[in-house]
Amino acid sequence: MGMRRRTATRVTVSVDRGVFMISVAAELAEMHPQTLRMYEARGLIEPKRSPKGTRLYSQADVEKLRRIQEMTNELGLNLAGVERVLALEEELERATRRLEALERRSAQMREEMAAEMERVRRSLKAELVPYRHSTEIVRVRRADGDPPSRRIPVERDDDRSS
Amino acid sequence: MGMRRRTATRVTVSVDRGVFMISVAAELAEMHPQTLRMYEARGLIEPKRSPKGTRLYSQADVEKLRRIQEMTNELGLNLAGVERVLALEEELERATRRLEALERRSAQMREEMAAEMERVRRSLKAELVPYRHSTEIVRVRRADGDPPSRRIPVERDDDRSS
DNA sequence: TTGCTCCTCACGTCACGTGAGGTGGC
DNA sequence: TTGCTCCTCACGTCACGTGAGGTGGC
Repeated sequence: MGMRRRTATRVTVSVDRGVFMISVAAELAEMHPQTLRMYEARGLIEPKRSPKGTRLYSQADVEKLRRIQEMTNELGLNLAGVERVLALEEELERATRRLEALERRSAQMREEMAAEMERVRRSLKAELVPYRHSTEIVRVRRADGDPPSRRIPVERDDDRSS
Repeated sequence: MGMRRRTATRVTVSVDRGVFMISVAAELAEMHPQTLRMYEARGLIEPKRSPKGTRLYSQADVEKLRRIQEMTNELGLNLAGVERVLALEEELERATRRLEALERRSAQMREEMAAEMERVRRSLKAELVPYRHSTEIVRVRRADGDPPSRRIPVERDDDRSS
């Protein structure tokens, strides 16, 4: 027969690009199209518009619609509540991100500090040694040819842990 | 005349202690007493009870009632929204507190580290000087300021921008 | 034409606040 | 008794979802 085999394709689209007209977005979000128009009138969501004025919802819009759906249907919030909750969640998200970043940096700083102290301790020892009576340590250093003030590449065993 | 002069007194009470009966609490929160009973039935607030079963509202309860009042009357939230918002605000509060604490500790750590490095530098100098005749190495150091190994890693504050 | 879009208006339902009505103990 | 407490039931209002009704351009 002359039937074409259907090829499975997939289109990649930016999540913020308006691609769904209202009937499609409504179906994806499992809502009445009129409800979407109402949400827009209340400022809850702002779909793009085609040059002809047709609303165009992005994937991000659809996800937001589903979140709203969840809040109103399952938790029973009204739209004022949804608005407030969305704002608060965003704020919380930001705080959490900052917290994580700061924790990471803090841990890193601790590591660097430990390494630095170790380095200084060694260089201190190295600088003092030459004037002492000879010990094996001195001999090893001298054999290296490293002047004491140079950075000594040391393999630290403590940063392997993270 | 025999009129007693009225003495202004002030009683200090823990903010969590139940002290106001429902009519007083309602007046303080500018709400209908029945509304307070309704909020309790929905789990929004939990006043203490006297042994006889009379509700006793604390100062903290009254403040919470005013916050609820604000959310429902001024922002138009329903009670489901109020509940969710209260929970989120508490979470946000916790995150903010942790953030502040971590920032304080981080700054303190930076300071301590700088002080420590300074101490090490001094002790290094003190230990080196008695032993050394003046040598070129020492002089180079002095002219240079810090040898490369004594760089203090400084924490950057760049995530404040986001 | 059909089926979509746009819009406005109106109705049904439900949540919530509050009033009424009846009880009991200082 | 009065004035509070406790409780339940019921009604009015308002928000919200959705359907209807009419328009216009692929």
